[in-house]
Amino acid sequence: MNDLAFLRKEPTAARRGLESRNPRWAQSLERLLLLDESHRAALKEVEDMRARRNAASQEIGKAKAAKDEQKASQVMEEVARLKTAMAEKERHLSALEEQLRAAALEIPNIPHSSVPPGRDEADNPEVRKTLTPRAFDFKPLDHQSVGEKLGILDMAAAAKLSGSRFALWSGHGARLLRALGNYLLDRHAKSGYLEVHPPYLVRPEVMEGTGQLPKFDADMYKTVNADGEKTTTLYLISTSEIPLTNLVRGEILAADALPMKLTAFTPCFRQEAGSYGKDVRGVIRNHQFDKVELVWITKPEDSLAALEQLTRDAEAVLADLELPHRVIHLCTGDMGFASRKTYDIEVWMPSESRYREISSCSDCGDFQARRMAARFRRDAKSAPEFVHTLNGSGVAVGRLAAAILENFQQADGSVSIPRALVAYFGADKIAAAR
RNA sequence: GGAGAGGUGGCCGAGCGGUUUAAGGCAGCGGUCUUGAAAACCGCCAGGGUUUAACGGCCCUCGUGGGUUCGAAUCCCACCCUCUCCGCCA
Repeated sequence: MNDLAFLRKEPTAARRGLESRNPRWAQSLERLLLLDESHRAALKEVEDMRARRNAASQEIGKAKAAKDEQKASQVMEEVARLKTAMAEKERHLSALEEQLRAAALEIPNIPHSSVPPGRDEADNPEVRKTLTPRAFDFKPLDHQSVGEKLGILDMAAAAKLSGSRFALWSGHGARLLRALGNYLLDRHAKSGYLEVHPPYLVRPEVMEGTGQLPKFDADMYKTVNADGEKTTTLYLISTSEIPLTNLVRGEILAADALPMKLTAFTPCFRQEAGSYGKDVRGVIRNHQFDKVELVWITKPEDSLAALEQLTRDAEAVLADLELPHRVIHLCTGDMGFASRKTYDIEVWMPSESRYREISSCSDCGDFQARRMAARFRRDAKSAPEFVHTLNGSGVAVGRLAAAILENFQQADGSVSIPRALVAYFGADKIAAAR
């Protein structure tokens, strides 16, 4: 959620920022500001009436204490009339409040001034590139073919169980995923992240805190009661950013608790509605996948530097695993809803001869903190301020496994294991069974 | 899943229809005293909204949302959460 006071004071700057994402946001902003205006007018009216009612009620109390029944009933009559008038104004006010809130929640974060302008992914500049893609003396297969030939990845079995866009790894494939999870968690814990094992099911307001709701309800899986009885709906997390970031929901942290650096290895569940026809093969875009997430909670002045560090932490994994990759700077038109600045890390996929997203690192500024009411206090005397929140994949495990299968495949169909992973995996190659 | 108890400011804790504009204590902050510290004493100390140049004013919040009432922390209803015991279970 954006700062309403800022939108009010700097509507031009706000509009420019939102339009750089997509021109259509100008209308949403316009509507929000109009709502804000009528809301404040209605609020003033109601508050004045409440003030009069409160004062009168106190008078009644005093009159009764003084046994002045006549005065008391006189004031009571007056308040009764006031209350009738108030009821309608209050209904109007709460309707406006609801509309204002809904409108504010629908508007995305304003891009930071350092974000390159652009319309879509074609406009994302490359920041840096690391390692040269290997030259193959045979035609590299895609990861699904590599995995299926080795008997470690079975998309048909997954489809039998759950439908399309699910994966089933077995044997050395399952072991590879487990090794990667352990390796990634250890590596990030070593550089100062606190390892967390969070719930995978969360309340709706938690989804709202990080920005998945209300806008992206259709992308989420949610639990329902089988017999239709009313119960609290819980959502399956689409990323562990959600539980990790919401850990500070409603808190007022001490300044010395910042920065908080958290990591978790969890499954992620996404309906991926609207992505039909894209990446139907393999594990690149599945309804369920594993991911190691990195989250920072920082003071406002530290978040841009934290984004650089977080991105480096995620990249380091790929460098260690000897995977060619590059970092791109998402342009204004291609950024996610809650982000004010995002770097994507892309890994080289030989079968496609191109880089594919394996991590997305975002500085959300105070956008999520406002929704969550996550604050900190600089010292005992100062007023609470919103924290800044950042998140990044460190990294997506399914895609990482796919990248290893493709980049490390050998002419004989086997796959060698990156040196950094051998100790975790327990062998230096995956060969076809028997 | 069942039964019971309970949720009050950073923490503890009083209050159960109108001198509460939430007592008191602890912690924190500032000061007096002191060479310094401790102790003692004095003062300040919730958040949000709105208005104001500012000082300040007003409104809302005692788990959450409704209701009763001129007036609700206090009474009623629903929900959420915590604790204890029982059941079930990896």
